[in-house]
Amino acid sequence: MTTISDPNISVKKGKLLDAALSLMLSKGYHGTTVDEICAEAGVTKGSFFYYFKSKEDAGKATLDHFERLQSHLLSGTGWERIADPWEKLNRYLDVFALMAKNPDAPNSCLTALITQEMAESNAEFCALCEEKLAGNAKPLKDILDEVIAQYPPQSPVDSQQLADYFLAVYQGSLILAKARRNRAVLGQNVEHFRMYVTALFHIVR
Amino acid sequence: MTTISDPNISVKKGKLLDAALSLMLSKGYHGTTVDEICAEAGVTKGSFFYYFKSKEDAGKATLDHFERLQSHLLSGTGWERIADPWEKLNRYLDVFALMAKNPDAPNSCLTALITQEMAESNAEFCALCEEKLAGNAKPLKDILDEVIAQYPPQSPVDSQQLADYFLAVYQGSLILAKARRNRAVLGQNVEHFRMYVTALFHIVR
DNA sequence: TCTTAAATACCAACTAGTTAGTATCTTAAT
DNA sequence: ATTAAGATACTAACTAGTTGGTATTTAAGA
Repeated sequence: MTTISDPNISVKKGKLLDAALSLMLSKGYHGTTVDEICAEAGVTKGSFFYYFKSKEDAGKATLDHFERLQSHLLSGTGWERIADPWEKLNRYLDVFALMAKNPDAPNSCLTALITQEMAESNAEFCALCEEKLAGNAKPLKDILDEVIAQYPPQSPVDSQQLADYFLAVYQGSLILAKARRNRAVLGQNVEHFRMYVTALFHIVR
Repeated sequence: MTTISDPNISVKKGKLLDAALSLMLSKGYHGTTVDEICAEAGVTKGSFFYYFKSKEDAGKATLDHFERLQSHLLSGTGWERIADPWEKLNRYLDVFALMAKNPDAPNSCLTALITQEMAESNAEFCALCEEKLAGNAKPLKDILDEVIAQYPPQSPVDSQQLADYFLAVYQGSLILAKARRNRAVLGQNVEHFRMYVTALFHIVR
């Protein structure tokens, strides 16, 4: 899994964030120790606490780091520059379907994992995760709004709700894929969602 | 949240399982300590290790305990006894839609949480979770097979894949609901799935 | 341009508290 | 008297976080 670091931070801090991300994606926040992160990053504990004031602080930075990785995986595939909204929507869904075959794609969503572990016991983490999940749904909502404007559906479509639905589909699929050690379900479920949207807009191909 | 204990176990073991379940649903496996479980159950540590040979052993028993709770929440709603498969399918989906309003329903899936935390680092937990998730999809697959037999769809429908799709929808929705501290999304997403299946079987209501 | 001060980046060793797990005891029922 | 069920009091290893440093880089003045 390649990770993308903010170029304005030091090499070692980048290594710590990469290590924290990889370990937390695999074992969760509580399952990952500061010592393990340091060992994986090849950095001492003193440095860890130089860059992060606490493990919690590092956890939040790791969530931001994960968000950067997500953006990187999403961009560069060119879907943003497609003019026709229906075509754009389909290229956007393709990106997710292809994650099943992309070895660089993480096998979990850190935001979801930390939500599960922390939402009830830590209000700050909960708010941060909620915000990041909302950000995950945003691009699809915008595309759907464009589709609605250009190809008005017969019965009204709630773009926000539909984007949330896709987010749930994808998050749930990641869990199934992890349990099965097989990502095929990711691609399959994206196709089910695609067929649903197609039916909603009564678009026959 | 009410929990259902196997009547063949002692009161204290039942309390330990209830406590472990409630804590792990909220904070995950690694985030829950044996001491916390004992304190919540009003039992000492000696008893904990009398009933469970290790924390891991208790974790597996808690997964079984969670499965019992799931079965209990699903049964007693009477969907099994409905003769018409399409009607049965709809009553089955109702059960899940209504979870959003059921205060007894857990706000997370322990199987999903433990999958996320353990699947990569612990093969036994991984296999157990995979099996339990497959069990979650099974009733819906069976209903879908009945629907297919009685109301043959125009294009073929893969009942297993569709049941997996619903499982993903529900699992993902649980995560969104937890982050938002609002379960409305559970009901909404079940309705989206219901509309999709309706479209697949070309059933007009 | 050379010197120096101050900030930045980093590290090894330590500490105080917590963790899962154990060894030993007590009680109550059979 | 034996055994199942439970309590008490540990311990060894591990945890996050601290301390007190040392290199390295940057910036500014003479």
